[in-house]
Formats: sequence, structure tokens, C-alpha cells
Amino acid sequence: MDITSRLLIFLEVVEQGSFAKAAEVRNIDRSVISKQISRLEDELGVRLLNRSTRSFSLTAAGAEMTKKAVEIRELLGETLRLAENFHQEPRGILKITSSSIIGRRYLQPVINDFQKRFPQVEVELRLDDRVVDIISEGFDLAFRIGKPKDSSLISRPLARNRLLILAAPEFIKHYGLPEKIEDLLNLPAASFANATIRVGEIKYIDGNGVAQEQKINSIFRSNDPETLLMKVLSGSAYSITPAFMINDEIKEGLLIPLLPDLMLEDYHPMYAVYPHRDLPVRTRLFFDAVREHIGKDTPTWEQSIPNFEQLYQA
Amino acid sequence: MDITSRLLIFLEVVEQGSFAKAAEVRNIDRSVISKQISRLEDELGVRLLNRSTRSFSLTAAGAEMTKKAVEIRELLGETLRLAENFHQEPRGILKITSSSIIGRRYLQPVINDFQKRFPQVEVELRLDDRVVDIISEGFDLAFRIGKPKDSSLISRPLARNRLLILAAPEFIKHYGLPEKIEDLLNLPAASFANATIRVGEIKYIDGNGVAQEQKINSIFRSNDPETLLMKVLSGSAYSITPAFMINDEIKEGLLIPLLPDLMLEDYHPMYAVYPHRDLPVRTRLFFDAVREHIGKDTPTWEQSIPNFEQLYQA
DNA sequence: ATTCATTAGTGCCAAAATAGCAACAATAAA
DNA sequence: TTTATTGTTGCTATTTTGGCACTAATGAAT
Repeated sequence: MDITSRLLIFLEVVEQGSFAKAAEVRNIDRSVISKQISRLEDELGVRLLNRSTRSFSLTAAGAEMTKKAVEIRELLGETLRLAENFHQEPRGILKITSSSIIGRRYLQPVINDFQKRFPQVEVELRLDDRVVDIISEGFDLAFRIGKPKDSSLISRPLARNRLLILAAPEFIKHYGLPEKIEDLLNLPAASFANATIRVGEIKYIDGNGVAQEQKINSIFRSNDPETLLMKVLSGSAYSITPAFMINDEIKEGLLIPLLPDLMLEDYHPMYAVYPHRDLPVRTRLFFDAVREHIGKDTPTWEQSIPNFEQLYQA
Repeated sequence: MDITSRLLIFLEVVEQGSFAKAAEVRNIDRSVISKQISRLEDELGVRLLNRSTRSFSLTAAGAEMTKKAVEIRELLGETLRLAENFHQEPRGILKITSSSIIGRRYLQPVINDFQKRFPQVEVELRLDDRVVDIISEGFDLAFRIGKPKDSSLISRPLARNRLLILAAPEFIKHYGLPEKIEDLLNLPAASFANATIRVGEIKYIDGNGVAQEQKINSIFRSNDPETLLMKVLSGSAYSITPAFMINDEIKEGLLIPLLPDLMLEDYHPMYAVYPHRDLPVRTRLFFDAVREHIGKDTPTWEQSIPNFEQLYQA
């Protein structure tokens, strides 16, 4: 540990607002932080923090040093990333974030393969349905439905994402098979809703090629797609479901597409997102592996759905 | 020792051109350099140097890392200097360079005083009559006769530097007292000469205020002013001597000014030189101490020369 | 061709630096 | 008043480090 590292520790302390939190983030003892900060102050010959027993504030010198520490962290990061560009073999820690379904269903198997081929690469997979700041948290790759707005990021579409209107056989037995879209209004639906989005209608294209909307009668809302699927499987509601949610439920007759002759718009595609900079080898390779696993033209999930190409294409 | 320090070691190795020289500069064992470079390569996952057993060349990655290392050294330096600006008390190492006479005669006593007042300050005094690159060698202050050309430096005049034409009583007894400037041509002179400069005449201003030159008959030349003074004291030559070379020789009658009614031009003043950046406290204080010691209007050395104000002012 | 000196690399060991633990005093929150 | 949390300090086991001695490789000098 030398002066640069001490400056970075100091920066973390300032950012976290306390020695204790900084220690927690780094997984080291608080005493280490305390000692290193004291030593840094000695080395610089300057008091960086005005302390009361349980908290602190920055001195003028501390404020200046914080700015410099940010620059140093930046430059050091650049340097390490630059070195990574020269790697022949993938190395290091591959940090990925995705929504939990994508992660569990489509990334996990790729990761397993990948680590067999490249044992030098550690993988850290953060499943999170919130949007994550991949820059500040240092992620290599993110997988999301829909293109992120942040223009400091690069996003590449990975797969189209069609929608299906699905119900269980029991549901059909009970409510009968709907024949036109207006019939749906009378049927109980399960739909996605979170703090910001709330799905309340089906978007489709009518016989004249004009976009239309049909309200639905949502009796169950959740922000967890798997829960919604469970609800549908139980036979007590139908739902508009992204195709990638489906494994073999349709093939096995557990779910049946409703109104398959309707023409539905594609939903937001699945995107891979990465920071706007040179990619380490591990990231490029993993990205390719995911692409290959999901499939170039037809996403894997569509292959397990019988007669998929004809569904909802009018 | 962590990755930043290793990068800086690497940079020094590249700059010095060998592990051995870098080790010498740092006063550490070569094995340390070897181990740290190896470790750096491991950490970066990149080979930085193509080695043959006795030398090396940079790899592409090594070249890139060298550039980054320069940036890091620069930034780290800035940071440490910034911290110094907050020092209340002077600290650290005060690196000074000067010509040997200035150093021995006028800096040494100031340094002694200074270190009594500020024991926290270490002093490194490099006496060197060559011109030294104070930036790259990291000097805080330089003292020189004449203004340096380098515009990246700041120079402040410290004291005027008048010239005297001096000879020993024995010299006068032997050759007689010259009465007009032309007489000097017949008298043996000691004069300054080094690789680039060679003093061969006296510059003076005649009765009409016009600058004139009078050749001298130089029989002894040296680049060491003290040696020249010795020669004059021996009585075998006269010489044109900067006033700051004189202690009590004139007062004690060991040296006598020749042609004191001549009007001589001032020679290049004594300058203090420092890098173009914020000065650490120690530098500012030492600079002030030197100024005070040498004197504001009349330099100290002039005070020990009887009747100085009337000499060579026509 | 044959020394010779100098290079970088390696294994080993004593010395130094470090992180973690436990105990503490000060303080803010309950 | 109690309780929990903060930053600090002393201590110790562990890790890291730098220097030494030695080796192998290589280029310069003879």
C-alpha cells in the first residue's frame, strides 16, 4: 500500500461519507482505513479531515486532494484498461448485469460454457431488475429489454422480442376460446406493472395496417414476469407474454396462444449494453458467446414454440 | 509497493535503459527491480519488455504503458505539490543548486540559520558550475550569475554585481601603479575562461558616456574564480573580479583597486531561479532568508569594501 | 577463441509493513 | 438513560519486502 492507494482509500471515505462504510465496501477492517488516512495526512503534511468522534468534514486541503484523487483514479483506470487491450487470452473479472430472467435463463448456460473454455476469467453476475449505472459500478456488460437512453453507452440489439397472448387449457375450458380481439375485454388478464410502467392494453395492427390498441381487463399485476407466468399457468388469467419467457410450455400444451391470427407489434428487442470504450477480450468473447447461444436470426426460445413463424403475423 | 509504484519503477527502467541503472538511481538491489517488473507484467497480464539476457526492448504494450506511466508520474507530482501549498510550516527536502562560490560563501550561512529555525526541512545543496536542468532534476531553487534563457523558469534578480580591478601590493611595487587604462595592456592579467566564455578585455564607459573596450594581457586563465583570486593575491597578476568574491582582502590591504576613477559597467546580476509553479513554503522562506542575508539595496559583500560607493563610478 | 565483466533472474532469509482483532472513548439516536 | 455506532489505539500473526548470494546468458576485450 503506498500513497496512491491511500489517496484512493481517502476518496472512497469521502464518497461513502464515513470510514465504516468505506471499510465495508472494501471488506477490510475500519482500523485499516483509520491508519491509512492518518498516514496519508502525515505524508502530505496536511490535515485532510476535521474529525469529531463520530463524523468528519473536509478541510480545504482535503477538498483539493479529493479532486486530485478522482483524477488519479480515472487515469489509473484508463491505464489498466489500456493494458487489457493487449491481452491475447481473456483474463480478469467479467462483470455482468441483467434482469433476473435473462440472467437465469439465457446467460447462466453461456457462463458455464465460457468458464470451461476460459478458466482464467472470473464472472460476477448481478441480477437486478432496476436500471443499474454500469459506468460507475464498473460493469463490462449489461443485458436489457429495450434500448437504454444513456448515450454514453453503446447498445447492440441481440434478438427480437415478440409477444404472445397466452392462456392455460383450463382457462379456455372455463371462459371459452376468444374469437376476436374485443372478446379479451371480458376475460381476466395478468399484466406487468412496476413503479413507472403499467401495461393496460394490447397494441396490434388491424387489417388495414393501422396501429390499434385494445384495453385489457387486468386483475393481477406484478413487476415479476415469472410470477405473471405462474398466474397464467394456474388457469386464472391470460397474459401478454414476451416470447423469451417460454420454454416448453406451449409444446407441452400447458399454454395455448389466443387469437394467433392477430398481428402484434414486436416488443422492445433484447439489447446488450457496454461502456463506450475499448472492450477487454473477455467482454468481446462473452458477447459473441451470448450471441451464438441466443441465435443469429431466430432466437432460441422461438425454436421451442411450435409453428412460431405463423403466430401473430396476420 | 503497489501497481502505481511499479509503473513508476518500470518508467525509470525504460528511461535509464537498464534494470541495473534504475536500481542504482533508486539505491536498491537489482533483484527488486526484476521482481517488481515481473509482478507488474503479471498484474497487467501483458509482457512489457522483450528481454535478451543482457538487455531489452519495449513491446507494443510496454510503449503504451510507458506513456501512461509518464502521465501518472506527472499527475502524482502535481498532487503532492498541491498538498505542499497547504503546509503552514516548511517541511520536506529543499533542493538547491548554485555555483560553488555562491554556495559556499553566501548560501551556507543562510542554510545553517534556516535549519536551526526549521529543523523539519532537509537541505540538499548541489554545487555545480555547469548549468543544471532544475526542472528535470527537481530543484526548488537555483542561484546563478546572469539571467538564464529558459523561459519556463522564473528568475528574480537578487543583487547587483559590480566589477573591481584588483592587484596585490607586491604587484604594484613591482609594476608600478597604472594611471590610465591603456597602461593595463602592459601588465600581466589573470582572467576567466571556460569552454564557452573567454574574457579578453575590460568594458568601461569613457568621459563622454560611450562604452569602450580595452584589451588585456592575460597570462593566466582559469574557470575557477577562487583560483584567479589566489593568483592575484600572489602578486603576479591583476584581475577583473566580481565584487562578491571579496571578503576583507581590500580592507586588510591585501588587494588594492586599480584605476578606481574608471567607470565600469555592472556585470550580470546574481539571480535566484525557480520553476514556474506554486512554491512550497520552504522555498519561499528560504528565498526570503537569502534576500535578507545578502541585503536589499547594498549587497553584504560591498559593505566590507571601504569606500565602495565611489569605486569605478567615475 | 577465450577471458572478462556485466546483465537479468531466482531462491532464500531476516526485517519491515500490514491487516485483523479486541478493547476503548466519544457521540448520536432511541 | 440506554444503546448502537463511530473512529482510534495497542497488540499480534501474517504477509510482503529488500538484500544477499548465486546462476546463466551475452557482449566486449584480449
